[in-house]
Amino acid sequence: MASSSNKRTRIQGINRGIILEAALEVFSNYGFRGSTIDQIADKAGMSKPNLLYYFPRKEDIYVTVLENTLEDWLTPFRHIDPAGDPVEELRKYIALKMELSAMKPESSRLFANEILHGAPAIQDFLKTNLKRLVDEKARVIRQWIDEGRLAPVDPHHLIFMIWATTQHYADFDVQIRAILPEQTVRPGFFDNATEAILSILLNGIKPR
Amino acid sequence: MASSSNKRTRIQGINRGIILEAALEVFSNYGFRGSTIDQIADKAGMSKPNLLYYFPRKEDIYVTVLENTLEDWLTPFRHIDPAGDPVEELRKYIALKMELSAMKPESSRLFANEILHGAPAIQDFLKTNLKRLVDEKARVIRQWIDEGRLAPVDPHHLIFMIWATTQHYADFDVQIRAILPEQTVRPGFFDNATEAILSILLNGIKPR
DNA sequence: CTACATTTTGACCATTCAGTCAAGTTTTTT
DNA sequence: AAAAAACTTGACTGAATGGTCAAAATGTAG
Repeated sequence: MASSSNKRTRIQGINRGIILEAALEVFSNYGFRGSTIDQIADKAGMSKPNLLYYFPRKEDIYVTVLENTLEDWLTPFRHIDPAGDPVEELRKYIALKMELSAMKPESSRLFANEILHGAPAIQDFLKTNLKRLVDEKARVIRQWIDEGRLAPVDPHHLIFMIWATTQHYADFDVQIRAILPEQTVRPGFFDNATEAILSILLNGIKPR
Repeated sequence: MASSSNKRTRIQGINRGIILEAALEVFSNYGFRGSTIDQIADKAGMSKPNLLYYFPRKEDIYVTVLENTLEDWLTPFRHIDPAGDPVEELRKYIALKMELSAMKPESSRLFANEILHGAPAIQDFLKTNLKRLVDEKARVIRQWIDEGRLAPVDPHHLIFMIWATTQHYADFDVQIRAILPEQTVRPGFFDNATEAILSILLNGIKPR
């Protein structure tokens, strides 16, 4: 969660947490420009000037929330283990990402919105940290392919495909609900979805 | 294109077209709230009051642009032919959608942004027209599966997966460019991407 | 309990921006 | 070529909103 109480006093720790939680909800629904400080302050149960006492500018809140969520997204990716079984590792990763889409759709939407609008706040991050990490995992996948343990597919595009598909269930949630109104409210929905895409993806990359 | 000259006079036909073209560019980059009428008027080369003479409210421009782009997206989907070869039909559809992502990324982004923010302007459309169309095509796919011409996969999730993956190349373009800076500028990039995802998807759904 | 630091807020300011209006200019019709 | 219709725009207005400030309230340390 938005724990992030890396601050001096007790009250600061608490209130920054409350603000960041409120801000995630608001920003992910309305985007940066579409959200107002008043909205966030309302949701956080404090006055606007009080909120600005903790985060002097709107952008500061936004960037902090965004940074907090980035780690969530990267962690499962980092855990792909070069020493594990390729299909099993990817199955685990895809399932974890789907779970994340189910549990934290706001984070996914916040991120999607940021990218969609040109990633003004995280360009650098994408070009350095993320690129490095992706390239590293792409090498792992390539290695697996070279060993004949996966079908020959472009590793980068495979990664994009996994991201696209799993995040779709958070980002396009409204569309999915419109098309499958009964199914989406039933309990096992996300498990079925995970099942379905695992079936296609894993069969698509098993060695042939 | 944004032809849409279903209007009385010559000048109206021309100017509405110019405005809609400018608006697509602006809205897809900055979202509804993030875009200003002045920006659109500037890009369209006319004064703000003049623009408002053609579209009395900001929302009118937005809705019109959105409706125009929706048709683009649905057309290839409608063309999936129940009488054709399943794998071939899906290959064609995927390739067409990728082409669309390459040629009209703004349309894709506009749509993605609308959905991401809860689809306020097209809820009804999603729940009626789109749902009907998707259910129809899902039945076609189910039929193919029953005939043993495709692997048994949930048709709806297969469709979502195709949408997610193909639109990802338009919507997350910035991220892809950050991760593959050299490749993306090379000529054959989109063909390679299409190749890669076709390979995974089609192998994932071929009968086994 | 007192002095000091931290937190909170009502009132306010400046800017941005959707939308109006009345007066001008151009195009079309007759 | 005159009249009518359609088009164009500079100058506004009012509401929303990011951010400031000074003073009040609360918490904390000695």
